[in-house]
Amino acid sequence: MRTLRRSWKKLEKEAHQLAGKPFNLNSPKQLAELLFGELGLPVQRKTPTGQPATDEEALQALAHLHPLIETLLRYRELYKLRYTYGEGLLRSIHPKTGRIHTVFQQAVAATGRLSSQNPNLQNIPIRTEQGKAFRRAFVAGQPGWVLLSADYSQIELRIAAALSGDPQLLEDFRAGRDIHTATAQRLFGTHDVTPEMRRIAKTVNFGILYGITAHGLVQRLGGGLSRTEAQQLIDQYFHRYPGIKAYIEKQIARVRETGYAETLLGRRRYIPHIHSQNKAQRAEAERLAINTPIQGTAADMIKLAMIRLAEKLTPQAHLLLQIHDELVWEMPASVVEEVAPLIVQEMEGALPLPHQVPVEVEVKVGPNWLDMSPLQTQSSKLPSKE
DNA sequence: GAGATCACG
DNA sequence: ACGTACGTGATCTCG
Repeated sequence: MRTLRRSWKKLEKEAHQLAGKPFNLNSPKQLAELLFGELGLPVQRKTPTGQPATDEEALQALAHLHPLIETLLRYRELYKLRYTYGEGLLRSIHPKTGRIHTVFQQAVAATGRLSSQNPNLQNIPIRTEQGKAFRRAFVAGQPGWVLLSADYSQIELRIAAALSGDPQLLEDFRAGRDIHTATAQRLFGTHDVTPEMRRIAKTVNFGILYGITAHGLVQRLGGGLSRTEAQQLIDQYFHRYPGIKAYIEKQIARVRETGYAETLLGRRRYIPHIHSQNKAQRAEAERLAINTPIQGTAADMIKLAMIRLAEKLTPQAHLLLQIHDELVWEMPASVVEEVAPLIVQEMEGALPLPHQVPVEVEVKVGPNWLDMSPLQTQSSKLPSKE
């Protein structure tokens, strides 16, 4: 936090010097005038209101044109950490308990997920080095206690396999294969998968869950891939996973007929725009038709597990957080050995998936939410990658 | 209070 | 040609 306070100011000063004058780095409007007006840099993209975009993606594309850009990106990262997480979380410490208490909303997210607010504890940083420091600040509440985190591995892709019944995907999960490597092998027609090929396959796999488009794939894979090549990857994917292709088409057709998408347990989301005259709106509705059953079934599953575990783990352990596919408890270190297998069993068995798709849960234990070590449990003797 | 941005799954 | 991946919440600026 001390470091954040210092380096953030330093970056602001540096940016003003590089710009040749002071300006408000937090104002996208002032920034756009500077970058695209005075400095004459090329506009990458417009926001929905027609203003030139200055988000990270747009700035990255300009990084080689002006040294100000990199400073700006570093400033943004630190500013976010300082104000949203540093100052924000400190403000949220309860004066009586000394802890941070969030509110979980159960009727906000259209897919059936929970959401967390005041403060949001479902979006604590983890991706960057400085961000990770904030996770380290989340610790068990009393001496001798530890945090235990259990997360579903690849749960949405497993649900996609189960709902679609795609033979290839089913076989991959049953065989315990690294799913992104297996996809890469099929997309590129080789057994020797490079890290780059795996990265692309991983992005395609995620894209499938969301209703992929060629343009969207190009955007997320960055340069080096043309729109045509992206389309070829998508075509190849559907060629090799025909069950997924059929599932998507069937899902869209069903929503057209019934007006809603539903999860494995029958939770409904009405999607009226499926009949929209507007092409973009209709395409958006079709993506919802694809994604909602998958994301929503995962939400159903973890909620069932939470209910069953509430009975079994009270009062030995306290459930602290749910982060969509992860549950975090605090408990005495002495009960971990006894409780962990129970957690794995209840989470894995909470909602049996069609086609006997295996569900895997990984358990980690540690003194804080960052430094956690895997725990060997019965059903995870063979740790499979992701 | 809307828009832009960015943190997470 | 079009607009462009699903779900959230917090923070800042600006009219």
